[in-house]
Amino acid sequence: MHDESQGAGGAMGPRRHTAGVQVTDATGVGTEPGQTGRRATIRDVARTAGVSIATVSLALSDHPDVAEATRQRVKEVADLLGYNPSAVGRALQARRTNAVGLVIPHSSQHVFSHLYFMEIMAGVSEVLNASGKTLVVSTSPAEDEEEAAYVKILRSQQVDGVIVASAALSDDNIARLRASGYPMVFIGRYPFDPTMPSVGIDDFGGAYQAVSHLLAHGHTRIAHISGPLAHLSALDRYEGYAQALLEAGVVPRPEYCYEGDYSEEAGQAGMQALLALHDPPTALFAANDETAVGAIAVLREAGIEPGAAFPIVSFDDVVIARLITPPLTTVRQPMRLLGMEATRLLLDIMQGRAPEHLQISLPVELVVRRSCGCAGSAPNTTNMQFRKE
Amino acid sequence: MHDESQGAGGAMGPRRHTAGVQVTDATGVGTEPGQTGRRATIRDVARTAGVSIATVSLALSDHPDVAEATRQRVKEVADLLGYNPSAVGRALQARRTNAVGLVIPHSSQHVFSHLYFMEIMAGVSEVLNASGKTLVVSTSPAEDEEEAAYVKILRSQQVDGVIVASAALSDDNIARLRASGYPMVFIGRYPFDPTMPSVGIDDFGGAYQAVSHLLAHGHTRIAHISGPLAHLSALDRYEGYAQALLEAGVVPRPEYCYEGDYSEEAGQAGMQALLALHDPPTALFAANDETAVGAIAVLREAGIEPGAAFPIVSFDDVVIARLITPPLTTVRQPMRLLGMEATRLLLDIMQGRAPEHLQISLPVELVVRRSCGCAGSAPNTTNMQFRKE
DNA sequence: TAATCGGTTTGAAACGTTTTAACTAAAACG
DNA sequence: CGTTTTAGTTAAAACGTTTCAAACCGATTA
Repeated sequence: MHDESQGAGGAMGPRRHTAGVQVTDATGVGTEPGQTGRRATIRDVARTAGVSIATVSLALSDHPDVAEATRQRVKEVADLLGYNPSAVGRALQARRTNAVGLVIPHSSQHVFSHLYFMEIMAGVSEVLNASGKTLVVSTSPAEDEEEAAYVKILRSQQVDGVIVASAALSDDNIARLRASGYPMVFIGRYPFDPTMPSVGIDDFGGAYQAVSHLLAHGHTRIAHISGPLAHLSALDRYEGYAQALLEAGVVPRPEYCYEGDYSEEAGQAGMQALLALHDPPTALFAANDETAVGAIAVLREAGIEPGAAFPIVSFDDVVIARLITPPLTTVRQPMRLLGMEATRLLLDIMQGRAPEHLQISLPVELVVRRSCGCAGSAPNTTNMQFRKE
Repeated sequence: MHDESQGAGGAMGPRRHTAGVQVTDATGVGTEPGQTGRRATIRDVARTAGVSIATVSLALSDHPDVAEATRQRVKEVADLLGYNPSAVGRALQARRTNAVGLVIPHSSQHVFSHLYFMEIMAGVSEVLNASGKTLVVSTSPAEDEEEAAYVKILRSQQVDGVIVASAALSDDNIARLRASGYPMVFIGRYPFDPTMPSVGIDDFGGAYQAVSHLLAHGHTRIAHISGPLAHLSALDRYEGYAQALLEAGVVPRPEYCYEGDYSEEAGQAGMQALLALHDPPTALFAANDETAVGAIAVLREAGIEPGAAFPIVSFDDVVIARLITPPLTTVRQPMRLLGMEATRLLLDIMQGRAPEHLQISLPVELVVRRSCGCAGSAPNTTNMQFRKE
């Protein structure tokens, strides 16, 4: 770690590195372009090298037809002039932009579950980078605007394909998008069209597992604060919850179900409502970690310590899950992987090679910590996880 | 009247454009384009409406010259054909893309401080959306690659300007970028070039404040786990720390300073090292919240409860700061605002109207919670913050 | 000598826009 | 009835690239 010569001491002093900008004038040339004038175009290179623009193009792409000597010269000149092919020119001629759009729902204000989307994006970005594509992020501002922002982006061909990170079922922009024949991948489950390329997780199964765990703890008065039920992930979790109860012979009570929106605030409001019941629940399945966080705060305020006294299980396993007290027992979904797989799928589709499986479902896993009342791993730690770089 | 000399077609010379297209049959066309075939272009609209492409362009942009009737007709046809101007075509002709790049350092693997950058991005995205621009995110994969990804993006003119969210001082790509004359804004402080547009915070002052708080608690053996000192934010915080000590008559001890990298792991490693000293510190200033989190875990493992028994103050105030136990006393920086201001500044610059202040510094604020040993607000809560939508 | 040939190079078309200057009717003017 | 104005429309150029098909050239072959 001390590798840096920078070493606090030396570099600490007033800034070195001089002030100037002074980018290499050595080569002569009229410079690092852009400085004042136009950028160098392929024509400039052609003129300077004394060949045609066709030759320049060919040479730079190492086409076998062009003579070695010429190739050399062209490349030198290109370097000298600081020539970089214009992505726009290319895009126009190739009729594709080499960019991929990632659509994140809702206003950027309330991108629900920041952490969730951050992980998704990291995955997307990683794969995209590896294949030299550009990432365009579009947080569609108003879900119901006549033409969602992302539809425009796509229609105007700013991207070659799009990943929709989450959307309400009711959002028929996504149906339109699909109908338009554009390459797209949906993150989540899309029930309306079985041919829709998608990568998701087993929300139902995860929820089922979570609630089963609570049942195993001996509880039957189990409440649920859900996500927005207009979103399938929320609906599936809800149904997994109900199913688990039913199979255990417990009939789900409507008053134990509170519809939230995956936010901490919803967790608070929901928990307050639940505690106000004259026959309050004794355990909670929260639709996601943020919701659980809200619920926990309210619980404490009411003098109830979450954990053995009031078990909570949630969903997602974002970073706060293991840091909060008590650490959350939660259904982990591989968010980053979700992003990566979605991107891979999209790239496949864009390249015309249709993969055999257009619908991918990634496994989830119940991570048992302490919020459910289990002893939890290493009671004294917050379940540290060292990650190797 | 609409017979419209396909004479134009004839005059067009050799290429005939042949039958090729024929999107339209008399009825006005088959549909949501793209379905199977090409997208509608401005030519299709022109042909169908019986006018020239120039007229279409003018009509669609509500140019006053074009007759009302014509405008109507053109717009109808455009609608009918589902025409959307190609962003690429536009970009080529206008010589700008209407997109802005956001550069995030390091591999997407280890985007340090996910939470920090997520907030920045949210701010950037918000302002960009409002002004109809597109956001291109570039996580430069290898900091030291010959040509960082973002330099390429810029050179190839995929974006009109760029926001560099953080970069090592040593990274001279940013100097090159600046020198190239491209519109750019640096997030953070950039000491080498006083004319560099930048928006940052007072890292030094924040750190000074934080450490002063610890001193006020009566501690003098105060350690610091820093960020990567190659980054100015980390260096400034370090210096703020040292300065506060000095002014209090405490001479900073080198063995109390551990260079980390803003990660939780660094917090762990650092704290372990510090505890191993034969004369260990009694309080900690952590360079950011994640680092504090790591330190806390190690402290607990060693049987020391962070808080009154071992005060910790950190920096940033990301979401985990108020959720962890104990809630962190930390220097809040307005991350989202940082993103917003940076974007505004960039847009100004891109539009040629140079704002009077090219360097903006946003205020920080010490948020006192419990990790420093103070009673903290409402001891029983985690300092909830309701946000209005 | 003419035709063929392989290795190189290049002109020109195409991609989809916007914009400017020029053109055309028709209307207004003298 | 000519001329000027005006309103509306359009041809053409430009933006920067890639990719064909054609052209070129010196050398070999018929």
